[in-house]
Amino acid sequence: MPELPEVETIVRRLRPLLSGQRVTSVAVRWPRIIDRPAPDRFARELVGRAIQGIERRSKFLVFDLAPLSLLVHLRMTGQFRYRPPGSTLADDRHVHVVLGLSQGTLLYRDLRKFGRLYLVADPAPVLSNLGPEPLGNAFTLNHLQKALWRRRRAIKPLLMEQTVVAGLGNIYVDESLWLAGIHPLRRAHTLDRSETARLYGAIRQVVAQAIANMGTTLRDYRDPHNRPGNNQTALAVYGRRDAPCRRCGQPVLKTTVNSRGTHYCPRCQPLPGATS
DNA sequence: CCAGCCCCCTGTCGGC
DNA sequence: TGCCGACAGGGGGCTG
Repeated sequence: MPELPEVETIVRRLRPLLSGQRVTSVAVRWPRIIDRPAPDRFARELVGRAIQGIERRSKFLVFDLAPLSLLVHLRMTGQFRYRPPGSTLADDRHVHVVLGLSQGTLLYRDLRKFGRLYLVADPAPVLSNLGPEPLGNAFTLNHLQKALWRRRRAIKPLLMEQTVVAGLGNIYVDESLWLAGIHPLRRAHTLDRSETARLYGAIRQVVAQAIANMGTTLRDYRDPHNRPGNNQTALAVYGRRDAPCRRCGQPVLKTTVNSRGTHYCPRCQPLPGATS
């Protein structure tokens, strides 16, 4: 579910709610959600810590609990809900971790239970394989060019790997490739200089716009106040099978690429050497 | 290196 | 109506 723009939106919402608060209690209802350390130790070590800040790295939320860090990956359906003091809303069978705070309660909810929480002294091992942030200074056209040139994989699964650039998922990869006019099955090393430049610009534009729109809500995504995002109406191809391409009017196609649903325009994103 | 499969889970939707 | 498979925004692991 949540890709970089959704996680960024969640972090921005949580920051004013949680900064400076102390964790007063921890209840883990579905232990497999806790990646490390063991769930009982996770709870014990979290209690009493002060939340000094909240940052984002790729699709991870990073809570600063100096000297520890709490990393959270929401995977497909993870959500945070903030419950103000005195409120009883939002607790249900999908709430798997409950953090009592000095003011209010933070609930971790996850319908499919794929999300993971990590309480660590050093975040680096968990984050070690991530490429640069798409809007950060380390993500340059030169970096993208060199990364693509070394790889023969199809461009879409390569961008989903998180190693070339971090934070894109199925929606924003499809959107970026459409904006750049590149077919999802193009081999990465075959993109020429101008195609690479278009892809570079497209990734940054798509991500920046989705953040400005506070994320895309197709089914499950909600912010900590249970509010949906606004970016779904801005999507060009994702979820628009058979609808007219916003650039040329041709019906948008939906296929499967490496077992992920993939949307593209056959006219704006041609595959050289094939009929479609 | 990479494609293709499995797994982790629950809910929803479309077809028969 | 009811059942049943396919599919859903992610990612780790394994095989060939």
